Amino acid sequence: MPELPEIESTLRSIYPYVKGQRIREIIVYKPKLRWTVSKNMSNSLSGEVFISIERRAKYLLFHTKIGTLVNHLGMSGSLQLLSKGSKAAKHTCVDINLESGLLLRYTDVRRFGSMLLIQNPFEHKLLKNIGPEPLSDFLSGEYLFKVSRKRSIAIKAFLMDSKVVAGLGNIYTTEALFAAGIDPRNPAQDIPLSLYLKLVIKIKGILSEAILLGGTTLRNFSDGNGKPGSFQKRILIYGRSYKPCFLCKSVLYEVKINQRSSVFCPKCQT
DNA sequence: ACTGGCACCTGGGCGC
DNA sequence: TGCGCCCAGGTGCCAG
Repeated sequence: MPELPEIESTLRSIYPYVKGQRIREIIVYKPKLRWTVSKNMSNSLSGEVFISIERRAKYLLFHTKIGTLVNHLGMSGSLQLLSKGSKAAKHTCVDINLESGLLLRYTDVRRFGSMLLIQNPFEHKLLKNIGPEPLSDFLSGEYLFKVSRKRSIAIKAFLMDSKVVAGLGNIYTTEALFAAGIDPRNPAQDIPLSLYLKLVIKIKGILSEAILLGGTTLRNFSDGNGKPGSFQKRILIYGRSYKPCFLCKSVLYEVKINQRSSVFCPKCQT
């Protein structure tokens, strides 16, 4: 489900209710997630305070004095703020009861996400090799040009590689490549600096707008308050295979790039 | 060092 | 209605 804008929207919606809150109790309903939730995570964290929360790539980091609760929402996860005592549902994975009486619930149908207690998250293998945040100044056209030299993989796969840039998934890479007029199959090394400069402007613009709109809700994403995103109204080509391009009316093509469906306009993207 | 392919898991939608 | 198939917003790991 979620890419960077969805995670960011989740963070912003839960932040005021979770920061500074003491954990009363953590209940793990489904420990078998992408990474098995350790049995003593709930005991270790009971009584601790969430000092701060931040996002890195698609991870949410809940910092406490004794370590960081690292959460990834996988393909189908979401966090919800509920009131104490809300009954667990079929796909409830973890409930975090807060001293305020609110409950932070992690739900994940496909269980591709997880929750881990990690001491030094930025040194952990999951996070230490992640590339620059796309909305920071560390992502620039010059940077992408430089790291794409001698990279023969398709530009789309290159952008979705978290070691290159953080947080870009199938929807937003598809949209950004369309906006920049780049064929997603082109080898990353063949793209000139001028196009990388344009691409980065599009990536930042699309992600920023998506965050303002609360992310994209295709099936069931919602933020911590249960509010769906609305960026799906702005999507120009993702999921529109074989429909007419909004710009030139050509039929949009679909190809698989690294097993991910990739839609593009054969006329607008070269 | 890079690359593509597979794995994990459930559910929705389609054709027959 | 039901079955079997394919698809889905991610990403770590593996062999070549």
